[in-house]
Amino acid sequence: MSEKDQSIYRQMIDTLGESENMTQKQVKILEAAIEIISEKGYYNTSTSEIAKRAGVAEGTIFRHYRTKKDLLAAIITPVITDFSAPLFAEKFVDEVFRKSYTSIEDFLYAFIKNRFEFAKANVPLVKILLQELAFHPDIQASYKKVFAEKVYPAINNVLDYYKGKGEVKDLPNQTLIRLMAPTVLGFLITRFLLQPDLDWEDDLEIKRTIEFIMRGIGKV
Amino acid sequence: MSEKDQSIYRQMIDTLGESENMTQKQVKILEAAIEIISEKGYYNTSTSEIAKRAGVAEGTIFRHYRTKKDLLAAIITPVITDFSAPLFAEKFVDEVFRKSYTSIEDFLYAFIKNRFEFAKANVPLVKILLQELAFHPDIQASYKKVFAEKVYPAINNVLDYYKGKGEVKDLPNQTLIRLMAPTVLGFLITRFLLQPDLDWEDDLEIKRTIEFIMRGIGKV
Amino acid sequence: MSEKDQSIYRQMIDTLGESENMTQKQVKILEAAIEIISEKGYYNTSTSEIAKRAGVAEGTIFRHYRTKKDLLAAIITPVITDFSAPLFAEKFVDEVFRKSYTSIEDFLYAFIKNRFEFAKANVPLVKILLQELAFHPDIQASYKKVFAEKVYPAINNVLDYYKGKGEVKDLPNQTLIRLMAPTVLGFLITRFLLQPDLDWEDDLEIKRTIEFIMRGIGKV
Amino acid sequence: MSEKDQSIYRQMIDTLGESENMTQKQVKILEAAIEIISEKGYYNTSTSEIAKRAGVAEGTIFRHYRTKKDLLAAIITPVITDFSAPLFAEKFVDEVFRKSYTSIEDFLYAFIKNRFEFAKANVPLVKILLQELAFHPDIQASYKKVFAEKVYPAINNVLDYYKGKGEVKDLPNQTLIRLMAPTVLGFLITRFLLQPDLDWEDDLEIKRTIEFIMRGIGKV
DNA sequence: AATGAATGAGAATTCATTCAT
DNA sequence: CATGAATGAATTCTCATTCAT
Repeated sequence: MSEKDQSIYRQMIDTLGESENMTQKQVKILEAAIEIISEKGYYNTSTSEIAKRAGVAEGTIFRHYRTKKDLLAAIITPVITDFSAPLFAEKFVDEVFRKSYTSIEDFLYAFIKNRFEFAKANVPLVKILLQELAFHPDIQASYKKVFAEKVYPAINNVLDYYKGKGEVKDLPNQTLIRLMAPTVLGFLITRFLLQPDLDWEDDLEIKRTIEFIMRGIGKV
Repeated sequence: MSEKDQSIYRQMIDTLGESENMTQKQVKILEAAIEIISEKGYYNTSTSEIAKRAGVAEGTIFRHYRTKKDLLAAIITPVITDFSAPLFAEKFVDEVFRKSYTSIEDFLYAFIKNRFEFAKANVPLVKILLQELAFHPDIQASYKKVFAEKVYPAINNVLDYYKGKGEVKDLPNQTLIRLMAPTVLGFLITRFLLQPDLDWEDDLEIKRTIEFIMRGIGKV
Repeated sequence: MSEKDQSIYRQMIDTLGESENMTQKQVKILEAAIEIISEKGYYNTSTSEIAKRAGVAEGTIFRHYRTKKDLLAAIITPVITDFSAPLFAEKFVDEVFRKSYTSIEDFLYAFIKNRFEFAKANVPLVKILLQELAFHPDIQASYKKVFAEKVYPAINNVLDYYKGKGEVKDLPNQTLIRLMAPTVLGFLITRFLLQPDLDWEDDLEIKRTIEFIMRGIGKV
Repeated sequence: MSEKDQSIYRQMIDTLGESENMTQKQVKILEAAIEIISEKGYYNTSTSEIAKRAGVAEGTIFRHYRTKKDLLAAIITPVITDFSAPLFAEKFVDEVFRKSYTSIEDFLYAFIKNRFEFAKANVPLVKILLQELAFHPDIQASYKKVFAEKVYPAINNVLDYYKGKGEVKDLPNQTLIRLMAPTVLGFLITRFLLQPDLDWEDDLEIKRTIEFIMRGIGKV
């Protein structure tokens, strides 16, 4: 199984492919778009270039995506809704309350490990998400919605739970999040986008990241 | 003195104005460009719009900046070279060795405070820097150069110095930096770009940020 | 019997349906095309929209009509040939000479009444005819042919007949036609296209129209 | 003075040229657009063809008219507002009440003569107006506005005035207008658009048209 | 130095038509 | 017969850049 096949962008295409009866050409278009846009950014990528790389007529793109922006949305939205939020909200949070994670450290480890694998398998998609979010208010809005309705409440619950257990310092959740999130994100961005070619000892760095966070927010 | 006048973008304009004999029109162009590009991004900003906002003919822009990209470079480069690096490299690092900062905590406080004021006074410039860096390889290159030649060595020196004093855990500098930098950056980005309208108690948050870092990297 | 069923466009479809073995789909296509084109005009109507409204695949349209313009011709030609000219040439003119109409006023009444009912039952078709004739030279040509070969000679005969009876002023037929035709057409267009929602007393207005014409062209 | 120079489309260009500082190229664009659109219709005319005929780069069109439809509006609107309505409302109506026209027949003659000259000098513009009005709701709206606010009230006044003098039959103005207007329009359309190449005795036909109308609406 | 009209290379988009299934 | 995905030529429109004044 190649790395490509593990990727959630593979899954994404497969999923959509099943559920919405995607054509082969449509899949090619998505693949090509993701590749080029992640390399050069949305505004430096022309639909004609995408068509060429996908081996498709330019008109075919617009049969499947009404506008170029729709194509971008089709790429980014699943990253936000289908993978980002659910994983957080459902899988992990439920587990917390089923006592699967005996400590917040356990939880953090599972979470970061999971996000790490996700990022690893989806570098281009993550890159697109990070780069384009700033310029497309409509996509921003859908992100904010998902964050406000799903992610944020879930994190809140988890933090409150572990605060109740005396494992987390009594800082506002707001503050806790703004301390933890950049640490995790910063690690992933450095690891996969800024310095992907460095010789990373991934497990060690994950451990260090967790230790850094735990010292910062843990009690005692 | 208005906030605008404190801003480094004011300083930048003044500086350039003196040194390179900027005309009023040229200043207007820079101001307009910074405003609009920081709002909508480089690719969503047309030179005609900049000209209109600057109260200048479109041709005038190209009299001063050969291309639109040159104009962007003229905006970003000073942020990188004149302000970002020097402040770090010279002011702070020198001070460290003049024993001005008795502990790394002192140093961190001075540094974060300084960066905080810089960001506060230059929101649009910081925004442009963060947003556009990804899409312009030439600007990226100049950033990398500055970072590799000035910033990184300086930080290394500082970290080694405080390691020598036993104040910092014995982690690779690489790791230390990738833990600290996102924490500081994350704070500034949250504070000024993502949630600028929240009711921030800035001093408290700075203190918390330092404490978070210190616990994470400090020896016991 | 609904108004739709009385319409000549119903008849047209029925006729064609019988004679040329139209499939249900073909009928649906014609109906949809007439509806949309009469609303928005030929150039603002896409074949995909027609297909959608007709509940048919886009390709199906082209199985029945080689080109989009053929479809238009299929709509307009019958209006010209099967209904417009024949009604005039045969029904009325024959009647004239069978002394069915004792005066030109009688004739005019029968004619206008008939055209009125035709227009009433075929608003969309009349609209398409009037709107598109200007832009399609081929359709224009077929109209001119029918007019020159059938309509014009017939009208000439009728006018000459009543001139002979001393009921019509001795003006050139050319002039008589260019005075009468716009009056009738103007009435129908106002009645059905420009101000269809006014409260019309149709019989009264028809009477007035005839009186207007009769005073204008009648002797004494 | 060539016919072109007498035309109101010449005047139009001159007027706009003075008042709005039109470039030579802009004039060329208008001229070319009027020519081609009146020949082939708006939807059969591409901006590239207009540009070519005008001897101008395609982009230049869009410097002066934001969209192709704006260009059409720039052609049609003056025909409606600057020439159509004012001539009616001001010149003629005022004259009526200054007793300049001793009878409605005089008035009609002056009016038709004037419209005749206007049509003669502006065949392409009139053609465009008549052909395109049906397909552009926005332009329709501006026409309706002008008609409802200026033309219709003016006609009403005139008709009431001559009714008061016992010169016009006591029919509703609505009806009078829908009888007279098509007669005049029908004449002009036949004369200039449908059969311009016939050997017209214009003065005679105008006289006949007036007589036709006068018998139809006149008392006794 | 400044202007702003003009350019023209490209970009996104539309849509009638074809064709393999 | 019917489908509908695919095509690609044509079209409108954008915009950085040039240049005569």
